[in-house]
Amino acid sequence: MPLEFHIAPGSDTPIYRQIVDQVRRAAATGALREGDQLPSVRALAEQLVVNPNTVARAYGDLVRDGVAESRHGRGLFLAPKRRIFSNEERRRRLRRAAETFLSEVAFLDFESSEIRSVLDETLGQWKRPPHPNKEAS
Amino acid sequence: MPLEFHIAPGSDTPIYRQIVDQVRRAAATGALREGDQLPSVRALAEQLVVNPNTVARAYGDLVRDGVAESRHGRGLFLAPKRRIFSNEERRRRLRRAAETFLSEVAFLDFESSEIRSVLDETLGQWKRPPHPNKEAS
Amino acid sequence: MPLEFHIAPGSDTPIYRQIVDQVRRAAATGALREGDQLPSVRALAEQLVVNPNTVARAYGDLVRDGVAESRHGRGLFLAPKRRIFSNEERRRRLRRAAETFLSEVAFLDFESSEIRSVLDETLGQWKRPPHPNKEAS
Amino acid sequence: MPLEFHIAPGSDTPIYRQIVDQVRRAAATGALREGDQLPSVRALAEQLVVNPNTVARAYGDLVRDGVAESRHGRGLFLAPKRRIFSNEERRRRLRRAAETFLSEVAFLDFESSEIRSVLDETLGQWKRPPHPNKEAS
DNA sequence: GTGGTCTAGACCACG
DNA sequence: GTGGTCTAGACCACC
Repeated sequence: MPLEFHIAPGSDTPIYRQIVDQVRRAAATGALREGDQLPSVRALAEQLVVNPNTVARAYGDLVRDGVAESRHGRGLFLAPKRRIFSNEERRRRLRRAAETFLSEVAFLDFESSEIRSVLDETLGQWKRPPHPNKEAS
Repeated sequence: MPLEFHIAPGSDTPIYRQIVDQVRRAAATGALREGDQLPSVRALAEQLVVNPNTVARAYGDLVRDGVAESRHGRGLFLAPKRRIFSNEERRRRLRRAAETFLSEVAFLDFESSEIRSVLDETLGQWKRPPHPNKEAS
Repeated sequence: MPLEFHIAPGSDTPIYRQIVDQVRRAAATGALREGDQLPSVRALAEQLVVNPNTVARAYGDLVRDGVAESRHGRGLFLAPKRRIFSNEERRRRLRRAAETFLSEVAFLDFESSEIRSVLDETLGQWKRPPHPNKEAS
Repeated sequence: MPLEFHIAPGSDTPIYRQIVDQVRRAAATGALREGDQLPSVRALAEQLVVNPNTVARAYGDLVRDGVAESRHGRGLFLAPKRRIFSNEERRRRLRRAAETFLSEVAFLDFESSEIRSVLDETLGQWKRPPHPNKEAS
């Protein structure tokens, strides 16, 4: 069981995006490594109780973005890690996302400390230790 | 020059949402204060080269969220700050926003500490003392 | 026949509001229950001989008020009952509605007791035990 | 001072309507009696800090509905009380208004007792004793 | 002048 | 198929 996918059907982020994000996150944290195989479209669709087209769409995006590559007839595999963005670009994107996040939240009138603590909570769910039986890349 | 609106037409966040966010941000930072008048629907639509209905949509959302209120025939004004939502709902929205934020950022492979520090940085720009100088109106 | 919508086109309350009210009423009386699907925008628009945008407007309001939630690509469903608004806001809205009600009725020159008794009568039709029999779904 | 007008600028009921309602209510409760003179358009507009057109519009409606009549050159006077509606019609209208009221309030999830108490509160503000120095008609 | 509602018809994202 | 967004242009109520 190389990865545990899970989707939130009630979320406002589309399902295909949730799949893409989870693969990318797994690649970033090391839970998935270069050459690891992804579940087949059919298998994943069945597991998530989701339309196969949705999974196919997500996989298509991953291939298009160079995160995964298909080896014909054998399935989809994680591509070698490429840093697509410069460090500057990464930070720029992070800052922009933080801006958007706060503009969402500002009018809810939370204390800064509350925002931080909820973020840390959520962070705890995202950041999992990389595969325990393999050293991190 | 009470407020400078600007929109990114090609963005993935809809135009009406960009308008809403800018008003909310202005209200949060104090650039816009209780009782201040917003530009008229037609004026802002012309300025942004956007359909008036799009602006009207944004304004309607602001009214529904209690950020602004319309005085009939006279225009839209920034409403007094009220707690519209229950604590439960506020936290629900905060959590949802945090998840969206992190899902956008996760694959950039930042350390948690980096994310926190950028957030704190941005937080500093948002939170400022309420009503530092009241010379308006 | 899950729900019978009907609108009065000549009424002073806008069409989209009539739709919203009927859904809310159905939710209050139990005619519509958590998880029940609402007719599609296009279907309801056709049934009511109304522009789809008008129905979409109503549905948008229902989502914003937490009465319904949209599952992308699948439709609109009645949301689990949540307390969206703060107690302050709830009372504010109740008071506003009461004032509107009485201002419509005051010039009819009823005794307070008569108004109360008619209200109680109507109240009896609205409040009923939550989920008396769950055979749906 | 035959009547104390007051308007709520932030209300969702238009100003002209608030004026109309107050005159009709005063006529219903006996605070204003047949032949009593209403303040001039200019005077009332000034008192309420309102556009004279708005007052004129309200007065026009009152005349059109037979509640007041203008004696040319002398001003506006309360017309003799006429029951425009049959008792059945009055009750029908009361019931309809109660329905609308509750459809507004239902999803706020109040106890019946709370609704009653807020209504009584509001009722207390509306129903004032008729002119103390004159016996009721 | 202001905002509010409605229609018509288009295009997109999602499943 | 679903809902979401945007444009165009109309009409209304209010001030």
